[in-house]
Amino acid sequence: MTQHTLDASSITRGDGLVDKAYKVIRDAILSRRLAPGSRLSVPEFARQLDISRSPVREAIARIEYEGLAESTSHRGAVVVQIGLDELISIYDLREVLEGLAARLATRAADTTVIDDLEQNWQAHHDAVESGDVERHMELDAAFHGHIRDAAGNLRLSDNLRQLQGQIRIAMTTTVARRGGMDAALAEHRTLIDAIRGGDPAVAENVARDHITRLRESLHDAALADHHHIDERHET
Amino acid sequence: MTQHTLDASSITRGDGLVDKAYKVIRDAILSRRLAPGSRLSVPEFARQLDISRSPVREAIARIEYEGLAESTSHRGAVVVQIGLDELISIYDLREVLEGLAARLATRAADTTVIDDLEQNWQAHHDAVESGDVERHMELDAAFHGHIRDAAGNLRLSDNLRQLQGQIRIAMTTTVARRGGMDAALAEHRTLIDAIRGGDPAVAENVARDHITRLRESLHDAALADHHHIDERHET
DNA sequence: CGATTACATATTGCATGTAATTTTATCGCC
DNA sequence: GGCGATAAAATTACATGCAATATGTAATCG
Repeated sequence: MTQHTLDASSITRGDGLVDKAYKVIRDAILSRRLAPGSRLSVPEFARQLDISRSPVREAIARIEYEGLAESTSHRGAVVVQIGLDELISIYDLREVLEGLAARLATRAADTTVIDDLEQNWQAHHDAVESGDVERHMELDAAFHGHIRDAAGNLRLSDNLRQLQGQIRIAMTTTVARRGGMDAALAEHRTLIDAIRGGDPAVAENVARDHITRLRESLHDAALADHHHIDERHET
Repeated sequence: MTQHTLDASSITRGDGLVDKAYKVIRDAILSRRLAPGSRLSVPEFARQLDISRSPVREAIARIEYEGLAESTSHRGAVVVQIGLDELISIYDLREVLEGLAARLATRAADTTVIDDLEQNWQAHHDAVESGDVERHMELDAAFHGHIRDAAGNLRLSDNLRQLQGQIRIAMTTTVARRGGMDAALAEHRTLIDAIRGGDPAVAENVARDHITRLRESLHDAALADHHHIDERHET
């Protein structure tokens, strides 16, 4: 294999090679240049990035730990494949974590947080109106990012970020990402109002309902997808 | 330093050295032979375990990912010190995760799960009656372990296990572990009944209340501790 | 005498060597 | 042509080498 899947341009030899290898590989996975099932070869990446195998090995270990890859003894690591059932259990987790984030964010909410969310919502509104799916995804992630930052619980943030990465991988594997944009927008509106309202318990429930609905729509989409495949098979 | 803090007896040279080093070091931390603040020296551990530095380095990285140690560039890793505020935020997380575990366990609960919990409760009851704090801690952990196993969500289990490790470290750093044994026992009773009752939402709330009360008692204990110290200073 | 600098020592971070194991390629055979 | 055994190549897991950096200590200076 002579074609490079990793972008070595951002690597500067000399300091923090593990971090840099980690970012490059992670980016390759999340952008699907490394699809689920792809092998993460230590010597291959070391060649591509023009660094030694040690930092690459460490970077891959980190990726594994984040749940983006899994390895078996003496056979190396591959990008994880996340099925629908696993995706559901990820959303089970996400539901309670986003709920907690909303609750804590409501406790801590000052005007800047609310402003950030309002700004996000406006941009999100425009994106949805013009049917820009990519930007919708981006702003949706940013919305939840604001809330978890406002929550001020580092472990919570890490866990949510980790789930987000796995969700991104699963999305390609199983279900399409379009659809439900309007609903998401409306639910974000409700959540912003709840946070402004100042009752942590209410905000938590609104956030949880939001994620629950995402999970359900995911389930439906997967069923539809399945049905679609069945139909094609029947042809 | 010639005294060994790690127990190398369980290491067999030849396969899976990273896992073995990881377990030994983790055990040393959780058993407090390596107190918070202790340095985790790669060459020192390699000497003690009589293996090379590579697997030791990897094992320590894993310990870091788990939140049991933290490292700064070119200065190596030290066992984390977890203050009261951080412990509180750990319990915030734990609250919603144990709630989720109880909810999922209730969905999945068969007679064996309930039986396990009942058996645990009996043993726990005996331990509390005889004032055995160590055994109380052990059975308390086992109780929650049964529930999260029954929940059948791997990521959830990992997250809870990780928090449990950090809680163990924090307990020494900040607050005593005795106290609240009777309350814990009573609340476990309520939770078992809720799981048997079969309503997932109820079980979730009971579990969350249980953890919330633990967090609050923790807070109180810390305050009392603080007060105690102040009084001694006044003498 | 305390603070600062220079040096010695130890450790981290990365590079590379090597045996064991797995994967891939080659071959003979049906 | 397809299939199984064998050999070659590549990869993993671990060991070790080495330069850069940090820590501790002694010498120097104000």
